[in-house]
Amino acid sequence: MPELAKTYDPTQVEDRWYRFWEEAGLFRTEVRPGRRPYCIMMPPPNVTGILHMGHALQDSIQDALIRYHRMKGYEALWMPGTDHAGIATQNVVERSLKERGVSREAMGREAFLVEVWQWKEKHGGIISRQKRRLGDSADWSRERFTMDEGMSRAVAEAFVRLYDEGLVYRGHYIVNWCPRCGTAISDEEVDHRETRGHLWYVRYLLKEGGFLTVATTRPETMLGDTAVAVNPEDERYRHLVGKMAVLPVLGREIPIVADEFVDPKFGTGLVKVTPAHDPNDFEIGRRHNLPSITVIDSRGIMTEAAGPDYSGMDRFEAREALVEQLTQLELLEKIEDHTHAVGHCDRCKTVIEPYLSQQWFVRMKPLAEPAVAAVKEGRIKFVPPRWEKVYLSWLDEIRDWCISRQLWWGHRLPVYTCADCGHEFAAVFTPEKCPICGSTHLEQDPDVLDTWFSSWLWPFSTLGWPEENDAYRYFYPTQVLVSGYDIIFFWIARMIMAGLKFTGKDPFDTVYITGMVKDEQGRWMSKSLGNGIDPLEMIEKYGADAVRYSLVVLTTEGQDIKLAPSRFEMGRNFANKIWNAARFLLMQERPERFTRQQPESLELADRWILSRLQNMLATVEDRVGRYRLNEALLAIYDFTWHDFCDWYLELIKPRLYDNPDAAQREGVLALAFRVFEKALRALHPFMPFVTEELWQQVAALPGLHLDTLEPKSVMVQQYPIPDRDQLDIQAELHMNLLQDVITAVRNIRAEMGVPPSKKATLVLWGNPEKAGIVQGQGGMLQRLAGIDQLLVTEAKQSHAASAVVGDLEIFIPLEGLIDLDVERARLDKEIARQEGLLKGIQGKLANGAFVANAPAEVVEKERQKLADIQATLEKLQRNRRSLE
RNA sequence: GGGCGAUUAGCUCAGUUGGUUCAGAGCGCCUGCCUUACAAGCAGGAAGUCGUUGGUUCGAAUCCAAUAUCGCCCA
Repeated sequence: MPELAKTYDPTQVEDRWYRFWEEAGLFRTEVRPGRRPYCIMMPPPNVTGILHMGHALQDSIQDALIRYHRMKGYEALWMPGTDHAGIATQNVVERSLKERGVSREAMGREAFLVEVWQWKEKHGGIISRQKRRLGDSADWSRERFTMDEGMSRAVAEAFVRLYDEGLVYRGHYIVNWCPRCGTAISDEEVDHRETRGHLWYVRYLLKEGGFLTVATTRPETMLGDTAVAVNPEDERYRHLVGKMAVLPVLGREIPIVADEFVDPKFGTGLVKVTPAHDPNDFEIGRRHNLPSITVIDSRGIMTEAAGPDYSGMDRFEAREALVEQLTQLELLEKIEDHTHAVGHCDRCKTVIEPYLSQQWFVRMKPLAEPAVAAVKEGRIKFVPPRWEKVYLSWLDEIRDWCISRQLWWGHRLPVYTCADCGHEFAAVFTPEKCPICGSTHLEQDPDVLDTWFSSWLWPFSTLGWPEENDAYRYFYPTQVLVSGYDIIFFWIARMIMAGLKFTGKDPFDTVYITGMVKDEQGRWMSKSLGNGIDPLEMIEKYGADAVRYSLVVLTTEGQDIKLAPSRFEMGRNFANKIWNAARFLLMQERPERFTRQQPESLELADRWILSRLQNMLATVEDRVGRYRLNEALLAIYDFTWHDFCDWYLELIKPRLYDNPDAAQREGVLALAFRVFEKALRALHPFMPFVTEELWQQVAALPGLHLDTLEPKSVMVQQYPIPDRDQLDIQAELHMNLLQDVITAVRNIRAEMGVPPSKKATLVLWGNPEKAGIVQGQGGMLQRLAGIDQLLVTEAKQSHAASAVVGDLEIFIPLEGLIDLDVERARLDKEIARQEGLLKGIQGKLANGAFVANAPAEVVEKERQKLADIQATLEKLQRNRRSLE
């Protein structure tokens, strides 16, 4: 038996056990029809990403759920994988190419994709390796990547089904365009930020003479204006409708139209209409058959249509230059400060350009309806429930989803056009020839799909869909999805829609929404602020168990977590505490082989700790069932630290030290080990490493009946089942009494400044039954309260320190040691406290309405309380008088 | 503009269906202890008018309304 170090050192333990688990195949799952499946889909992190605190939090929660259910006998699959993250990955690879002086365009599509794959092979596994450091018990043998063959097949299948049903369509629309990324993005990928800008009031001359004034936040787009619009109800401008205005600078004649969209209260009530660069203007343009003139190109550069003065200029430079020119032309009436929401690219923060282009869209309304029903009918529940509202209101106003991206890295749209007959069709597998004319000249659409178009299939595509294999049938639908509220729209809602559309099933029954990890001041952790806390660094410093413990304990009902590195100390301290409890037990002299499991006769402390254990296990079961993992973990913590270490281990020391009764010694030690072993099992889902390290040592002790299952790892043992029959109310009551007496004695000793070496006499007075219980546990008092003599007396004590514990009074005569002034003050304080309580209750009972209206049992309880407090007060006061 | 969350001890946060001293935990603080598992520890202690105002109720940290401050989401 190796000597255990005084302090737990996780670095000596964690990698070793992780390797053991993985090599022993303990994370692996199989289709086992005899067992209930339990499946969690791990939100696939960005393949280019590295582990951050958000992952650490969500993984700690998911792993706790998975390990818990695995120990409960479920076939628990935690399905891992990574996401190809189209834009992000393409950006990263492009940047690295740039360092080599190569551009994507110069290289060409195919060569570029080879580069990306190489990059992915080289760097793509990082986050999965980092997750292993956390202790994630995911089934890595099933790990998927959204660009894998099977996943790609699923993407194509889903697309083709939607295409054939007419749920995807292509068209020219205004989309959110990121000039830096060079692609369209969806509405959800636009970050609207309040931005201080200006409202420019520009004069447009009227063809027939005079002028009108329009207000705009984006003067550079006026070069693409094809109308001026006014609200049809607006009396001020009704006479202008149908007339022509002359566009400044370019001199183009544009009509004045009436459209209800125009808000008469905005600016002058007259707006310029630029159908190619504003979604609302685009709609106005459609209603009035206006041409669309694109004056800003896909890179944010002014086009030739912007006129010779501006062509080739950056859109923001053009704005300044144009304002300057308008000023010179005396067409700029005024400039007002104006704060408005400006869309920025979620990925690169570039200002979004509404851009007219041909894109692919998914009709969302038909998909949203069943997804709304799934939640409204309670088939899918959100935890905490308030997120249901967010989910439902988004679905309620859902707009079509722009799924095409002008990128190279991603799933290419499986849409083909015949060069000969012009037939367009979608196909899952690359077609050889046109199904209409048989031509082999087929062109595949160059765009790729939004990355979320693959991740929305994740719950079933990872299991083999569209093939309905065994794994799919067994594990799908899954049980719970754990994720942050930041991707409810991006991912969660879409997964529900996809699940219902493609599999006809709810992909999971519970959505557990976690809070977000913020810095100490409640700000988002970000690279630019440099306020991130690196989980790996924290694991190095405190251990993975400590990181996991602290994150889970800090998680309360989806509230954001304000994190500081020092928070991991509590986890580290707890790991160390458990370590030392084990160390203590393992240091005791023990037989080669245990021949007994508990003492011949159980003492109060034994019955009590068994009862407390059952209580704890019942609490854990209840709290995990309600996804209150922090409460479950705190219950284990309290039991282990306070009940087991602070009280039980202290209480059994007399029976372990220098005890001539070897059989009793062995029995007590065996019981302590068995209780401790159950606590280790209970804790394992939350703190897998330290529990495994210690469990292995306890489980290796011969002769203990631990019901250990093979293979030998705590992670595959049965989770302890609460057994209410083992609750021992009497033992808990008696123990509570003893704890109160001991605490009261300790309090007296501490306040009197009695040194620990000085033993005292304890005199009990009052309820003879309780006095008997206390007297029967003299050993406890001796050890835990420094009492060497215990008397039950009829005679009241005077000149002694005293305390009232219910209907029992305790006295400590400390000749020459007690300071009467201190004791008087101590009693006065307690008397005042009790009087305060008394007053409150008397007030209540004096209130006739309370007595008349409150339930009889509540009133009775208050009366009882009153009597108890009165009795206590009398005793305190009498003892106080005896000190005069 | 609409919706949501937060506001409780010096700090970070619990507090379920209103009713047991319900006002709690961890950290920090104060006092005493290197008691043969653990100073990352042990024992004891101090500390809060539960954001504000009003209401419902016999009774409110808890329910309702208004309000303030901070934060988030949507438009």
